Amino acid sequence: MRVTIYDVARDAGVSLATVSRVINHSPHVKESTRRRVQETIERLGFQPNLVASALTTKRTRLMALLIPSITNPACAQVAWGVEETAAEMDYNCIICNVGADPKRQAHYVNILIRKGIDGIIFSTPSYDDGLVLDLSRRSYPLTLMARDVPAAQVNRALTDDKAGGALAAQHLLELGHTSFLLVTSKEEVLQERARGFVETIRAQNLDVIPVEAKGSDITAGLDAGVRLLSLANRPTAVFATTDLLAIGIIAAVHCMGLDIPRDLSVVGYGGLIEPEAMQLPLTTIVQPMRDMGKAAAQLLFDTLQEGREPRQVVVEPKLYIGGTTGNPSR
Amino acid sequence: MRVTIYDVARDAGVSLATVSRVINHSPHVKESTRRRVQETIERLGFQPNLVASALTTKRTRLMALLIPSITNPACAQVAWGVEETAAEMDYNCIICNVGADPKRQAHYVNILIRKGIDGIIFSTPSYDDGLVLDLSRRSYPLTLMARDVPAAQVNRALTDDKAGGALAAQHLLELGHTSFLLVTSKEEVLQERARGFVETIRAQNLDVIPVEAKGSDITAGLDAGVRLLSLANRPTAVFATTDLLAIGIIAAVHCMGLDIPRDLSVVGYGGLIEPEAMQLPLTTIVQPMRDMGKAAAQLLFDTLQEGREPRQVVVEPKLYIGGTTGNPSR
DNA sequence: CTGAAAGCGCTTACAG
DNA sequence: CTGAAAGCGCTTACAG
Repeated sequence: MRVTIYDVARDAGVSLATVSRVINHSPHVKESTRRRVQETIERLGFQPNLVASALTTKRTRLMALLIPSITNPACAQVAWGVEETAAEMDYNCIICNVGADPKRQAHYVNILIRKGIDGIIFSTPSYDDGLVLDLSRRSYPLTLMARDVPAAQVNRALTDDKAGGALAAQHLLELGHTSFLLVTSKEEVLQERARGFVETIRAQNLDVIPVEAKGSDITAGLDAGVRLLSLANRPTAVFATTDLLAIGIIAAVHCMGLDIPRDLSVVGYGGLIEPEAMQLPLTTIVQPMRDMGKAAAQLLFDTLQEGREPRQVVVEPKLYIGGTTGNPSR
Repeated sequence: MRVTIYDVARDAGVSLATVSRVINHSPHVKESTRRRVQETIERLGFQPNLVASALTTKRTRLMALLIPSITNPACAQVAWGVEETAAEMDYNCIICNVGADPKRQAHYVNILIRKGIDGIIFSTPSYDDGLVLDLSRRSYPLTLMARDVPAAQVNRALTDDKAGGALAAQHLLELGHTSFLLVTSKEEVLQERARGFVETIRAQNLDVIPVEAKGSDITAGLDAGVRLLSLANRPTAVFATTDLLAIGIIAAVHCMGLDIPRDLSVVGYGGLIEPEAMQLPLTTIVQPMRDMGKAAAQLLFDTLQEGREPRQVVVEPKLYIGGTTGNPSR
């Protein structure tokens, strides 16, 4: 049988309340009493049962992270940051692979609440707005990532995709490029990256040729690369709104015997592909997903701890200069 | 205020015990009573508080997975399998990135136990045997992966590394190879893979030239590849005990203008590198890490559910034939 | 500074 | 088949 607070109280000759105060570092305990109780706790090897304390305090010190799949490297980075920050606060992190199905999300959320999980971080691109709004109305602590639900009173950890696009533009401008291609698909976040890029280029009175990709993976990139090569007035620089698009473009361009970065500079977006995994490390806009996770967990913790108003944190992207960009050769 | 079992009992005109029986699908409830209670539960939107029930049943329906880091793709696969199986059983999965520090492991374990986590899966190469033995003695439900503690009474989900090495040998033998190189470092699992390979080759009265790598990453592979090229009697086939070693060897061989698989067949081990990520997909022995995770969770669940004796499951590796192996050209 | 008592929301023998 | 009561192991006003 495990030793309980009751055993400690009896052994130390004090009441349950006093032992509880010592455990919880209440300042209202005489120093000599504290020492005596502390000594008994150690001697008996008492470990407070947090399930019992959760029943009264309504705090399990557990948070959950909803992601499409932990095998997605971006999700893994987020999970790393969340778990890391949670652990610092004596929290533990429950991972839920919810896929893309809103029903699965709702099912998970329901069980998490019944298990007394203190708060949830949503990092799924396709959650059910109604679910989030409902939780927000019942003032259940939440942090949203990856997508927003404007009407909800929740914490938010957001990326600045527009700033990322602008970073890509600045880098290429600084290298001296004057003709640009933009490859992106229609997804909203990607459009935001594109907007930041285009605005920055236009501010210099330069122009951007847009190419719409039919997706955001390597295949779509290959296709875009082929189209790029057929352009009459081939630009010297291209910004792809995802790394996979960029990789596809590079592969297509290589096939046609062009050299990167001599004939074409390429900037991607993401930063989750290890530079060592590529022959030529990709210049890209790095999304600090781990930092996002950390911020998300911190926001949730603050809400839990101080019950403070939901806040919003914007995590800035960074430029990583690999080997796929250089000065234009013409 | 949330609705409790008490509200349901009063509204339905029955006792707490009866409501509890209905929730827990006890067969000893009159059908008409069950229906009435069920109707009340739905009308009031009652959701049982599992923290309260955990306090009496000693079951939180939470399990934990200890891994070095979730950003390691092998760990992510394991976590995927564990979480997937856990979810099927109405369990949730707590992820703990314990790194390589046994102290961190002990700290996590301590807090997990206090939080009432039902069982733990150890998937870390460097855990503290003493900790595992201690938990095992206190008959705390455990599943071990990645490494064994022979004396412990625990579940085990193991890989058959020797069989994997044998698979590699069989594949190369079937292709007609007669001269072999083995590249491995000294780590115990890798030695096991090597043993399976060598024994299978020797059973055919053929011989293997061993090359010791100073590590198991790409750099070590590059180095081994260079040494391979300097051999007087160059073999036609190489088995590397990790995929990264194999990739390094391939890169080195490519540099020297040799063609793979014409001049050299290469088999790796792991299977976590996406075939699409490589110019030439690597032939490799696939460790089904997700299946390992599933098995580990299932074993833990069985212990939890039926209190049955610890068991052991061996997950078999599989051969994946990519483009780096072929018939020998001489 | 300390203790007695009630309470958190369930489950579980036990009795009927 | 059903209910009254005790109990799981803590915390928290309240009183002193």
